[in-house]
Amino acid sequence: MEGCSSWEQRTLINELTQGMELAKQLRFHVDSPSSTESQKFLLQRIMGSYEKALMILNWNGSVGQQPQRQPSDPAAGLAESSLSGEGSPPSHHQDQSGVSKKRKVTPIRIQQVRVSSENGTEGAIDDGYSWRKYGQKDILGAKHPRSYYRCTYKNTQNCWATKQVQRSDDDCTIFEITYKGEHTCKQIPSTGTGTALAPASIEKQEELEGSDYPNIHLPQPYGDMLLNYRASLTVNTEEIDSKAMTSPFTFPSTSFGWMERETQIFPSLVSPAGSETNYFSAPPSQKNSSFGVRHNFQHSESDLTEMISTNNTPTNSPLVDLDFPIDPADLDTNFPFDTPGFFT
DNA sequence: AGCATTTGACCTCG
DNA sequence: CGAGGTCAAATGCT
Repeated sequence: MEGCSSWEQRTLINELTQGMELAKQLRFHVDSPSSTESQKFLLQRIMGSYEKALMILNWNGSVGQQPQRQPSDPAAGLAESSLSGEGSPPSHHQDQSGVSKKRKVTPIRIQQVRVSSENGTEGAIDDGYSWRKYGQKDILGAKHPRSYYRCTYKNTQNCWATKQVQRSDDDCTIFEITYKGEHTCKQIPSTGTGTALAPASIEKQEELEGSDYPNIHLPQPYGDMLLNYRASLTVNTEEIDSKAMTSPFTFPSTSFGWMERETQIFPSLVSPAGSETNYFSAPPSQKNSSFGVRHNFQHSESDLTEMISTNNTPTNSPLVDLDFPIDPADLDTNFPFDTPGFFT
């Protein structure tokens, strides 16, 4: 694997070098009256470079081998799940062949979702997948029970993603969601297929359970996200603060296999205070201006590990900008950071 | 009838 | 042995 590590090192150096070069260019642009577009572009690339470099560092520091698994490989999915996919029965008994051949690296991500609704706190939070509750447990020292969910398509599509939802003790409007495993299911929008940006295609189920929240079938959370940002809802992923700081705009587009889906975790909120109807009522024109929600989608170490592993297709192109997915157009479309009032 | 949730029992791990 | 996690029968809902 020394090949790998040398590759990492080269990539790391390339990232940092490029970041420096780009910074120089940016400095030049700052001095001269150039277009803000190019400045933004440079800025994005710089951030991308450093972001990637940091990921590499993190990777080396914490992980020995990466799970380079294809989610599409059913066998792999099964193996993973049985190893510890959901911490179930066969969790002990790892291969006694000295080294565990398939170190299961279940991506675990903790998210804090704040649901601020005037009235209740009971609402529906959706992350784009459909979940089925399979258990609830009172947790020692916690006021509220913890709910256990698994992917609805566990059986039909061998999707072993699970999540745990626990309401915060202090703030009842905050839910801590722990995601385990990655979705191998394909929850394709059967309705309209319209990339979800059409609010009309988004229909949430308005049943508001007494317990935590039901989960909506929302295959394309992006539209959801856009609409929900105005719903005064805060998503806050825990861990890796340092990484978070360096990456306010995490991986906007492709290139990170499962990340593609995992980053789309934009919980939705249905305000129970009779506001279900206006839940999706945000006029399209307001979407951009109501991005008042922090967008720090951070990822745990294991996540980063996975990210890198999936990204680890050494294109051998040290020029990062080719495979690093910061596309200004993309950013422009999805994250209007240049909107003056964005950080308000 | 089919599917989702509830809930007590069971299992595993520290 | 206790806490956390999962199973599965019972129950509810559409």
